[in-house]
Amino acid sequence: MREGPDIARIASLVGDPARANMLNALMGGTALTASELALEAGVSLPTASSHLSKLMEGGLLTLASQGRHRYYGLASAQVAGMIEAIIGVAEAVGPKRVRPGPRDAAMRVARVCYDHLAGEQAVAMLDRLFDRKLLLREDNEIRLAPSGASHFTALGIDIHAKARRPVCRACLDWSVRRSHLAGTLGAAILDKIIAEKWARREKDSRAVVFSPKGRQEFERMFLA
Amino acid sequence: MREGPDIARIASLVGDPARANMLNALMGGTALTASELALEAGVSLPTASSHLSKLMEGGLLTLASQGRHRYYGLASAQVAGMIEAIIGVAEAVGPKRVRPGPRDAAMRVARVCYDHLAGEQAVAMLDRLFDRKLLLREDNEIRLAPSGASHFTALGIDIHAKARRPVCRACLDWSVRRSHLAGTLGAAILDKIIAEKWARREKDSRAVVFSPKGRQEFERMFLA
DNA sequence: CGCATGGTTCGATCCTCATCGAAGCATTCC
DNA sequence: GGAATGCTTCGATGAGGATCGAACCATGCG
Repeated sequence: MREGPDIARIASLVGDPARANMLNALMGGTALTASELALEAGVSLPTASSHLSKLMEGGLLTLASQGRHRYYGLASAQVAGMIEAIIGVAEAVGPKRVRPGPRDAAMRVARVCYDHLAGEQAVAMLDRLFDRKLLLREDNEIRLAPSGASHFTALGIDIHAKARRPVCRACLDWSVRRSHLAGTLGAAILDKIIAEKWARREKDSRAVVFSPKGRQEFERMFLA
Repeated sequence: MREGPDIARIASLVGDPARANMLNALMGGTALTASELALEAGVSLPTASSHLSKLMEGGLLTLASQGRHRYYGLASAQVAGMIEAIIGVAEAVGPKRVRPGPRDAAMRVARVCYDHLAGEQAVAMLDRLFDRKLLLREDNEIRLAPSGASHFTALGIDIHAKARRPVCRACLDWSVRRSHLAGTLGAAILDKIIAEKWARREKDSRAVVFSPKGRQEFERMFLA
């Protein structure tokens, strides 16, 4: 009964929610580590690792080891194209969009992504930082502008707090499907938001909820 | 954690072997009945029915009721395109082609498809019947030529044995991915092959195994 | 060297879902 | 109407696989 290509095998790899989330997160083109993918998928590290082995074995991912980090990325543009095609069908047949619960709504606005902020707020912030020339786009990379370095330092944000990681990195946003800011700067900004008590993390969730005053402060500093 | 389109849902629909086989069978563009799809997928009718409900609910199929027959077809070209994309990836990552067992090899050569013959033999036969102008292509349909009618009657093949079904129909071949002959004529030819003992059906399989002498007879009559 | 951190493997648990037989509908034929 | 055919629903069974905690490797840091 089996014929040529085993399409069920490939499709079932994408057919698990956790794996689908990982693949979706990788659609931005940026390779991610197992920990990051575990957080994005909302599963534990062992579970994520198991999924990643399967995706590797299925030929959907490539792996680049750098020191003790292992960066997973999509194997090819063909794989990305397949996922796009599936997304297209899912969008076409799924106008039965599930009513987003309050939790989900909060997540869409702002949530933690690994160690930095994600969601509409984060995407808007990155846009503004570009507008204000505090950050610069270079190909697919993000660089800190000279004016930006002094700016963030003046705000009390220590950019080099956690060295040995890139200062700026783009990270594709789930809900908005556009990039937000990762890297040590992204992490430092999230740290400041929490330290200043502008927002608190929702328990057992990745949602980040701003207080009215905190939101004002945040918008004044990053969205102005 | 859920965002817009539920890609895992769609992918998992394709990710079951039985459903994948059904979808693959429908890639020829011909709508098929539940029974035919059950045979193609190698599952029982209840199982097939359950799968078809799921595919319908997922929006991948359309249903056209004609009398007591229910014809299932792919919902859209977009769905077909998605399946093509998945097939492409499966072919690209799967040069680890499983060694075809003897059973599989036999299936590729000749097997039963519903009530008619499929496989390399069947595809070759249809080609020859066109060459000899016993059948005529008309758009996507197949018609019995006048010379064909008398020809088959002379061979002792009763074309009208099971009336109320089209005499000729194209059916996409799994292993060869080209059409073979279905319809009452296709069924009558298979009946003759079995009746003349040119071949026997493999137990618990769809494979059709020709005897050396039977193959000679068959080739003389249909592949000459 | 020992410690910390990023990842994987192992083992046990649990749950979803594919499967089929039997029974039930629906439609058509006689 | 009654019988036959095509298909679906129901119920019970079983297997695959997703999940996580704990233990185990590997790499880099002091």
